[in-house]
Amino acid sequence: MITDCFIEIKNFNSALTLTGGQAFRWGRIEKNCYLGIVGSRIVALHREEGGIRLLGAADSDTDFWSDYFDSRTDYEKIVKCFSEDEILRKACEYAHGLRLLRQEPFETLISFIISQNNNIPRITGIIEKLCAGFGERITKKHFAFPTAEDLAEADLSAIGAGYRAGYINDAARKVKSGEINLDLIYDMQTEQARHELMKIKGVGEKVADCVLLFAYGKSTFPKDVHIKRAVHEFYPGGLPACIAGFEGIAQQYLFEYYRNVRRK
DNA sequence: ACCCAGGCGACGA
DNA sequence: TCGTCGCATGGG
Repeated sequence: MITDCFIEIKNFNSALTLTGGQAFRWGRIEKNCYLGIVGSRIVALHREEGGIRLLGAADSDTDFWSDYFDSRTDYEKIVKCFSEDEILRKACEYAHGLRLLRQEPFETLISFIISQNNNIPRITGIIEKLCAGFGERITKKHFAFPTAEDLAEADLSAIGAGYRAGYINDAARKVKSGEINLDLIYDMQTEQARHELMKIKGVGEKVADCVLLFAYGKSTFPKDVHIKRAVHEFYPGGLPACIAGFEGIAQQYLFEYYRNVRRK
């Protein structure tokens, strides 16, 4: 039964959470309304008092969305811990309401393979073409993210992914064959999980860390070009101890803060 | 024309 | 194990 569901979340920042570069399949329809495709689900997200409403969600999917938005994590508490560091306090103030999502591992893996040496608008465009070309059609205009089976032998020359096309094929083949079992990574220690993902061609430490953070909820600190600059400028002596256990969330706040405020 | 983008693999020392 | 370099593509 398609109706809608409400997820209770305090201070949800839609723009930063949905279009800030951790997910690539959300787009703004109008003020306070975003259209998102997650796997083969498609919903319109409306910001409401005390939470978010997902129009078009199956009423049996409340648990799925609650998990996707990681609704049980108390960001107020984490932000309060971060605030003992002056830079992080400013970053949290700027990016108030930014949250980490729990995305599907294969989709996250492919998305961040595409992200390497690339920029967010282009990543989004390439993923759009990937889905339109190889994903299952779910409405007249919208497509699910392709499966490993869809991509293993796909000719990706038309999606504009450049040299990353072969990496996508390699990842899809390894997942399809079972050489890499993405389900097993949930229960691995971070170090072993990273090593496992790095068996895929085109997956280095940064891409692996993004997958571990954005799909598996493991607290990595992905070191992309922006965050390297931010750390070099803000924390030449090392990261503050208050981020312990929540490195990934700190990374995301610093990423947004540095990219949008500090560096302009 | 250049530089850059949520990097990585190949290669040489 | 550590630098360095080329890599496809498109926007500024």
